Amino acid sequence: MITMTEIAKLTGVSQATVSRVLNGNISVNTEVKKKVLDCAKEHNYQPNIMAQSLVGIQTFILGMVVTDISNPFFAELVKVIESEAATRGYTLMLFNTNYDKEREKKYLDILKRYRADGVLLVPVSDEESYVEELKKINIPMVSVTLDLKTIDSVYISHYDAGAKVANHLLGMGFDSFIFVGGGEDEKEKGFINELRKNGIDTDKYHFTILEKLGVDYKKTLIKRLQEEEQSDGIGIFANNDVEALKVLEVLKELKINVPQDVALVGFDNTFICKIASPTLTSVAQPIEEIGRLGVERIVELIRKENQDQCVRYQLDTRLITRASTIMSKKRVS
Amino acid sequence: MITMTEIAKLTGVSQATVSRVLNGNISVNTEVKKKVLDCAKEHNYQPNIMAQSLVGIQTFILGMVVTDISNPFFAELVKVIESEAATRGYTLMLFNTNYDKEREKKYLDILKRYRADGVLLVPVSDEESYVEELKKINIPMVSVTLDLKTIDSVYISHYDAGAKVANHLLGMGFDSFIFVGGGEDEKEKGFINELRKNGIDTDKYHFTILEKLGVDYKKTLIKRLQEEEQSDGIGIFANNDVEALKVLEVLKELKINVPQDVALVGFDNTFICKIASPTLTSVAQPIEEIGRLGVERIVELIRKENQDQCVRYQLDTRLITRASTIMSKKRVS
DNA sequence: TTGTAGGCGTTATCAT
DNA sequence: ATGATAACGCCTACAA
Repeated sequence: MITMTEIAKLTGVSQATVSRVLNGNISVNTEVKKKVLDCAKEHNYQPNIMAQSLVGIQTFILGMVVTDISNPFFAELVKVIESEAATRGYTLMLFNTNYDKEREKKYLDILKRYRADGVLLVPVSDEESYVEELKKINIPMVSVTLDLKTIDSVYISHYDAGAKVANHLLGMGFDSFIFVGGGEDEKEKGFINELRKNGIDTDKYHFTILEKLGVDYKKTLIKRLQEEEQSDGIGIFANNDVEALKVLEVLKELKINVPQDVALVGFDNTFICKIASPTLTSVAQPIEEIGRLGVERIVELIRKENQDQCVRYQLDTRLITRASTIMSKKRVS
Repeated sequence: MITMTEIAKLTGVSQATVSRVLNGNISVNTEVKKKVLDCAKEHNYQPNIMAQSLVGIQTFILGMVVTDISNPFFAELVKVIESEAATRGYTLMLFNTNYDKEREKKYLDILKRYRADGVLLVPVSDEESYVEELKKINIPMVSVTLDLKTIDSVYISHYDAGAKVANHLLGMGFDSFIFVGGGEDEKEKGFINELRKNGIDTDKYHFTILEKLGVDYKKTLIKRLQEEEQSDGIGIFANNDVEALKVLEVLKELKINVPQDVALVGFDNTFICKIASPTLTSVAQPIEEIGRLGVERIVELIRKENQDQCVRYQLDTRLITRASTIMSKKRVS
């Protein structure tokens, strides 16, 4: 890998002049310019970004920290963000936290070591105390998909989305409900609250959270389904499409009719919703916009523009109804 | 971001001593050690990898260049590789080429600028002339999923896999075939050749490649299907699961029965195969092994171990048969 | 227009 | 055991 100093020697000028030519800044003799550029091209000179960054220039590294890249929603989001970042001259360092807070923090440290210009984060948690810890890391950061309140965020209201789902299921005549997901989730809160508002006794109706625990997951789900057999129909809301499809698999095994006996709603509206059978009702997030705004904002922060206040973009979701919740006329009437 | 020099000032020792303490190499006075470590911890010292790399140390950056991160197969592969890389202290720079050769080359240049220690590449093409260009880039590189012949590779034989698919479809009684995919593909070659070996006149039977062209794609497929209406059943082989599902969608629109009239085979055996209806027959790649061996090999190359010869791991594929090709008994008999 | 020199944060080699 | 000091590749005054 050729350096400026080497080009300088080869062309018989000073390293500073080479720098000037290659950065096209100040006026330089046309001949010298040509000579240097030719030499650089000939040896395929590539500036050492590590060295550049040492002298105070940016690193042009953007951290991209996601919870699970194998979830099609995040894969698509990363694709959008990579593209937006590349357009602006930034490069992505990708980290997969696997929903592990410790890994998330470790990765953030690594990004500091690389002096990353900024980080786009899909946080493992939005707990206040956790967010405080994140802020201490002190690196330009914008949260994508989740609202971190005190950190710049581009997100959708999971709470409202949960309420939308509740309303839809209620409208379709279901009177018993299950939420599938793990840990804290605003979706769940919005879902429950909306059910309550509509006179559903969420205690009596055994509102339940299933943890992602492999075998137990399935057992618990089956047990819950049996408990509700006497109801008018169960509405299941899963925290994302991938989870929803796992549930669907179990329902199929049990030969339960969807949506006649049990309705199912996913989240993210990934392409798998259209593939599933029955097709899956889901909540769509404006993925391109999240990606674009996320990158735009992190670049702003890096440039120290409008950084005095925490900017949070709340975007809209859309409930996409499909066969997994659309009851046959017979049943509804 | 505190530096060694600053810690040195705060603790009243030389920067060199701070370096020694923090790297835990040579013997240092216990008191001094404690003082320095405390100070470092207090200010959350993070070594500047950019500076380290300048002095000849590695960058610990691994390029991860993929064609399409939104394809669940690659998303899963990236997940495996990220995990393997992290275990070994490496960090991934992710690039999405979108099957664009120019972008691939541009990204490889960027990786050189960051002085990445090595690159894991899912190449856009395996043409000989293209591979020659890649070699000129002169950066430790291992190709994953594709055999680049003269570059270290961890791959499966797409040719053999194609043959497997042909045999399966022949065995199920299909006598007319379509391959769905774009550009050069060993899968296609293996598929055709095996058909020929079994007496199928691949010219007469209108063996066809459909390009990924959006609207035209669908039209062409429909036209091709109509041409084959008089056959005993058409076997369609798509170059990956995502493409296969697009085909399935078209087939459903046309109310064509799968697999009674048309059989469908995908590639990669991603989780969507089990979700599709009918479930999709596909070729499974040993994804964990590809990821693990890929990372192992690139690390070897970085350490200049066994780098005298080009190492190529060919791994096995398995044809996973599912409902999309398993004809009803009635028809087979 | 061009060259010299200092510094960015490390590591590593000398002395001391 | 510890402190200078010279790199590493680059940018940027400052001088000429």
